Amino acid sequence: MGESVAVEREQGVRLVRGSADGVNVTVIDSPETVAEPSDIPGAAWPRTVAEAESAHPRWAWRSSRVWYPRLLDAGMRVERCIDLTLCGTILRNAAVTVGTPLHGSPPAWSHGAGHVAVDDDGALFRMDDPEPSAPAVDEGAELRQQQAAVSEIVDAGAASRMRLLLAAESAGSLVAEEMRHAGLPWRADVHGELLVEALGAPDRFGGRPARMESLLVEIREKLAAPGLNPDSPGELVKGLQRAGINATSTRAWQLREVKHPAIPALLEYKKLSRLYTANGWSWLASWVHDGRFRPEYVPGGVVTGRWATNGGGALQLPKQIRAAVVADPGWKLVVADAAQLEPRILAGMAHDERMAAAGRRRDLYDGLVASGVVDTRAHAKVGMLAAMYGGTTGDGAKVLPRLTRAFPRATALVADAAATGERGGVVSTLLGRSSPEPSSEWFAGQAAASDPAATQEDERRARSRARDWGRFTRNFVVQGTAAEWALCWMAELRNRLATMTANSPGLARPPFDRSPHLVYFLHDEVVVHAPAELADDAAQAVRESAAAAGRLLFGAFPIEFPLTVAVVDSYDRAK
DNA sequence: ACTGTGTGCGCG
DNA sequence: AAAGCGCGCACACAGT
Repeated sequence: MGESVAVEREQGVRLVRGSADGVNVTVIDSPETVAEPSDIPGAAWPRTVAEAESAHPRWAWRSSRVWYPRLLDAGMRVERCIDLTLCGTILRNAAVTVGTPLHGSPPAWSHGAGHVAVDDDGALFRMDDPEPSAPAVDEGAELRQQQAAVSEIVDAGAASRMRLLLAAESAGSLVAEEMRHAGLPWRADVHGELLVEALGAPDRFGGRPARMESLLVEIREKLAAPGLNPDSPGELVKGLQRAGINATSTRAWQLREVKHPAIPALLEYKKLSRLYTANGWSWLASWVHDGRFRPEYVPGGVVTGRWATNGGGALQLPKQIRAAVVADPGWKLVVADAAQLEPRILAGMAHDERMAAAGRRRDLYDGLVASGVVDTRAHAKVGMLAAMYGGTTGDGAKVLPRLTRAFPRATALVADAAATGERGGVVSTLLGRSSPEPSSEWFAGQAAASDPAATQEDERRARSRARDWGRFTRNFVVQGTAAEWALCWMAELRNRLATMTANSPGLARPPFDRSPHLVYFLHDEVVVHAPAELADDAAQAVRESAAAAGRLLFGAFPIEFPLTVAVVDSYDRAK
């Protein structure tokens, strides 16, 4: 079985247009053989899709966000798609499409425009009043433009990498909707117990919970500030100063340096306050229903290609509450994360054999120590971070020269990316996602600094902003390529998981009531909800998919992507 | 009452 | 004011 994200087994495209009432499908086996479009009543469309799936088509639609939830609600999944919105964003910005009509053109659809829209639950509805300013771009025209832009990429390698990126991004759009549909198993009762244990009893009238209230009394007493509101940073700084504490901010890491009887209570209060406001009872009430947490995932929501989320803070779930993520009875969670993903990505991109070797069959940072590059694992880690983020101070910067000597190829790659950014240039990931250009204000600032009339302050500011942008582009290539690896990992994984079937159905919603499926993704980490009898197979699939993703991105280059994998009942039990 | 910005902290 | 990237969210506070 070959890599299933790859585009070689392209079986033809089915272009989907229309609305919830009437769907229009056009079969496109090749640019020359375009069948007559067929109109399908909205109610019949899931069945039509189910019948067509046996031919493994690629469904081309405006976005999976709009079209896919209805299919999932009907209990079915699709194998492959083209998310024209996500692919359009990539192609319009990509350095490899410069010179094509698509490059730099406005997006085909502005958010919410057009006659199909999506409500809060992801259901389709017909918009009564489409934005008149929005150009009515036809999906067929958009698809042709995108295909033309890809076919005009001269370099064959760059073209196939871009095809892989578009396929992986589209697969990600399916995963995002499937994860939302399935939901992350969440035990509200466990979460509630956890809250009471940490915060004390909740206040009946929406005030501070018991434990926060008693800490508040203690803080006011020890600072001799009776009416003090510690939630107000301005008020708190003044209160601290009045108590003889030299504080300019209320950040926890800064307060930790201070020796004063009020500080421990204050730090504890801030910790609890965070839990209470971000993931307390009101979070639970608004985000967890029927035993599931269902955030909206936003593939490509970050410039680098990472995902973002909308609502619920799904990518910031504190470790503190992960015990509430519990597998259904008879099911398990398979939790996997990629070890030292970004340095490994960098080694692969730069074809840095020595760095790849340092990470073979072991922790990459330990490998740097073993090969004598640095003295401790901690130094290896902060040093690599400094290389990838552009650090200039502290222990990280101190070991940078050693890393540069040991790994000239890897360090040159990020140094070049930084230099390009400082000049205002565009950098790209391995598969071809490009960084945005700096703003016109940025260019204006750079130009002003080289004007004879420029002050030293102008120059200083311009240099600082140039370096800022250089750190962004430096990190962009690594973070963005890591995001591409993660997309390929998930795309492979969802296909492998879909072939597995348990004997008896579980509580999970169809089409996932018998199959292991992704329920969470966090940049370099996935959680699979699996029938217990299939958990070990799912864990194996997770590993195989990681290896497959490595081959998709780096071919035969010998870079490994080891995972930490745990089969557990609750998320906090992993690693 | 609404909107925009700054602060602080959670995650990778 | 985190040394060094990328985010989202809640709250306080200031402006309308």
